[in-house]
Amino acid sequence: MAGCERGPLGRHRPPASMARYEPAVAERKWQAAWAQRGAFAGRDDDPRPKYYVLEMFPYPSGRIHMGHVRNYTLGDVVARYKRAKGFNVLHPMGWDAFGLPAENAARDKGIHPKEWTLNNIATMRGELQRMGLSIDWSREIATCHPGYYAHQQKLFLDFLKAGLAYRKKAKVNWDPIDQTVLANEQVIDGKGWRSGAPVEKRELEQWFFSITRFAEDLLSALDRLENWPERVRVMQRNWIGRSEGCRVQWDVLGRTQRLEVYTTRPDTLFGAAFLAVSADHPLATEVAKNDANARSFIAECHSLGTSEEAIEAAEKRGYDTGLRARHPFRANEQVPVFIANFVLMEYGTGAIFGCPAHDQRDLDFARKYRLPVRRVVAPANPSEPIEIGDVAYTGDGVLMNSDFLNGMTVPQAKNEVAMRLERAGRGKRELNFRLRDWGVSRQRYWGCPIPVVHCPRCGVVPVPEKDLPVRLPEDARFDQSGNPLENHPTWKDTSCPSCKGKARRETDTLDTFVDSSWYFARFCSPRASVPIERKTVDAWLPVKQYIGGIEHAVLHLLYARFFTRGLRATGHLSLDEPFEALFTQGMVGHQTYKDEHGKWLFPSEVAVGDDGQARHKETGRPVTVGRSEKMSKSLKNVVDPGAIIDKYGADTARWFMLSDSPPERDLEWTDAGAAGAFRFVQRLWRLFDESANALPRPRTPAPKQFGAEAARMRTLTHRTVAKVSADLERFRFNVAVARIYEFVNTLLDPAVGGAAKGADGGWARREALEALARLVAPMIPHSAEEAWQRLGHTSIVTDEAWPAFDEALAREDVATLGVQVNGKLRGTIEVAVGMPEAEVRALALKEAESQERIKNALEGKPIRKVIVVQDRVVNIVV
RNA sequence: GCCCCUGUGGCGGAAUGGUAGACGCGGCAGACUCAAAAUCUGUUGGUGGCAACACCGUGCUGGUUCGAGUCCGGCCAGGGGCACCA
Repeated sequence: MAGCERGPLGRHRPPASMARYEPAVAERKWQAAWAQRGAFAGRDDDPRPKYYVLEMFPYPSGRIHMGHVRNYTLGDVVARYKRAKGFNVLHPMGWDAFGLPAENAARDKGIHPKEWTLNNIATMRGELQRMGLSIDWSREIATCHPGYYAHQQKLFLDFLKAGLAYRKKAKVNWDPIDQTVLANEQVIDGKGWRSGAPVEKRELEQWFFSITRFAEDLLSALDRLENWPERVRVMQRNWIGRSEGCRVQWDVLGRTQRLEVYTTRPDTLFGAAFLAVSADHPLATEVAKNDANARSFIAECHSLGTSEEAIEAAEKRGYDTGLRARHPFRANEQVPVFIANFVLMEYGTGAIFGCPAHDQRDLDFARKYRLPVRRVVAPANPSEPIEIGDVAYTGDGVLMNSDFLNGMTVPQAKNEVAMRLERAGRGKRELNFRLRDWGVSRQRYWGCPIPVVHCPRCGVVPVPEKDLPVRLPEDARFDQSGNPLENHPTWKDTSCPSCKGKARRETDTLDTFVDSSWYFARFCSPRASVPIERKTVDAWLPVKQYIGGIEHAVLHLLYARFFTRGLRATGHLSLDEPFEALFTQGMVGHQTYKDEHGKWLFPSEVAVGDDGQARHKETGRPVTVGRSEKMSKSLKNVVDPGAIIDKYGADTARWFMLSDSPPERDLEWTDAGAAGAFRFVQRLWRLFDESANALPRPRTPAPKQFGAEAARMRTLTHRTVAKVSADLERFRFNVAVARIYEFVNTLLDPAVGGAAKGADGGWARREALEALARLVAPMIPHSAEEAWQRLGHTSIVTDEAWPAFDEALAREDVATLGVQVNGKLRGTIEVAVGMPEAEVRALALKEAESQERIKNALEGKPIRKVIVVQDRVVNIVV
């Protein structure tokens, strides 16, 4: 953007020196300067290499919290660093703005969800802007804006056309508190992920996305996501849950229809002791018709459902139907058929065969119902007993008691059984996934309307694209239970786009995870008239670095990967994976406080006295200090970022977030640490302020010669630049911070300050300070700007290139080697870097004569061997 | 139960198989000050010793190696994920 010369720089010329750095003044000044220059615009037509860095966008809950501060600080360091390295950086921000809390606020406070959301966005945008983030605000999006959800509706229609979205009657997870449906991923320990209420099963007609169509690809592509944390990939792998198995058909005596079961252990077929079907299996329903006991058993299974009790009551129970099934390979062998409470209708065929010897659950069941236990896999370890006790054998081994399988290994036997079953028409190999299709219907108001119409004559009819968006009605009511769209007197009445007759709008809205499944693509062309503009998306995507919390390892990240595949299938983009690299930052924690009555207290209500006893600030009563936990409203252990920025400024908050803890680990917020960060910001300013006047002018040519002192300073500068650059590349921000501390400490050391005396020293010192200002710029940008200006520059440091370093200067010429005797350190010697091994050996042995510690350790014993590690260590073995 | 991660001073944490504890916080001592705050200087793993120095020390326990916080085996503890998935 133009206007560099007439920016705020010219208007606000600070005094030549200020004793104390005033964050409130400086931060406002520089934020205005950046905004005026459009310093952070990502430009579609810029020929420089593009770099898209993205942090997970926030839900506009009201205020930002420390977790946001950490997340966005990390992202900002990356964005600013890459910009300085010459990349054309895209670093946008938006709002995950649909969702239930807005409706709750409407119900509780009588404020419309839209108004509540937009107010929160305004507040939080202001808070984020106060952090001084290098965000391209011109690309801001909010998912609740019709300009966003209109395009999402178009994508939905494309998915519908491609068969990726469909409707089916299904048992769904019903959250009785939120009065809505949840996806499997959103049910945690049988409870709703948001409400925490035990989830019920209900049968409803629902919209689904066929994520399972991509199950195999979603799984195998994980291997190529090398810059994702391994644990996220493991979690997704577990969630997708691929299993290779086999369907096996059993003849049931007295029936024509065979019973089909699914197994991953076809090799253990000769160890089968029973069959078991789910309570929801058609066979169970049929048996129940004429069997009152079966009916009551099935009813019992249903009453447990998937609620909490069912999970805790892990007891395996069954009901013997009296039916007998014939073994597929042994016509005269028969096993009983049970209805069992632990068999799931949704997985495989809803029926299993039980092999007690080699499956713990089957063994428990067999012991309870006194069924035979026949071992068919011999233990791999010959000293192990053959007898099966209370523990099933699930290890490898060779088949026994198994007819034609005897002597085969487990994999061989699996193969053989599958082959014979297929040949006999009694079964076939099958690939199964734990992953289910993604249920996206929500019976809520504050979400993206699903753009279809239900017509009594034509069925489900898509809304024509020219009629998009299907807008939410503004005049919904939130004071009654159920779906406000359903309750609205007129909104759902419409005409069929196809036959023009009376029809009804779909009143379900989309799961808000749909909104966040493609926002990263919309940022590339946020105002385009199509959802995704191919040209710009192809230029920017994939996101080079994505940063967010580990809590989205399965939900959001899996959905976004699915959506990318769906968008590719519908021609919106040509991308394999949305996020090339993922970084998951740790949580921000704080100590917890309780008063005498066990009531949680805010940290701001507690003061620690000189005696180390924590007390309530007002009542003076003692307070119990608990362990550090993730900041949460319920524990009240929250620190408001706004209050911290008021007190210390944004740079202090940012510096604290980066120092001490590695970014992937949890960070504990402490007052002492924040105060320490503030002291550093002040100290840094003093360094620049006190040095500036004695320096040569900016851009003074380098002197021809450097004295020893100046040369030493230059070595330090170049080495620091090299190290900090390497640390930032590797996300080792805490180590980069430590290097900067060392650098600053040395520059403040009066002994080193003496080097600034001569012309060469002054030049070296300016070089050091200019490097320093640029090194800290990604982390504490306001202080860096202030320092840069104090050094006499009229440009802004944000526009400066990242400092280069001279390999030759960064190299040390003297190395201090440890001298070990039998691996124990006994002394040190100084050598020229790169000194040949023989010379080092000679020197070390000579020193061994004169250095008491080494001599004593040797005690005149014969030297067996001397090991020299270049520039590191010498080990004398005696 | 299965899978993954993490265990280092009073605390957060450094350390390509090569001088363990960088850097920060906290503590202690001192300077400045009428005093305090701020700032600055020194010191700070443990034990013994006036000291030089010695010994011990990265959850425990074996091993590989001239040398292990780091690699390998077995255990223990904490955290996270998955879990009637046949």
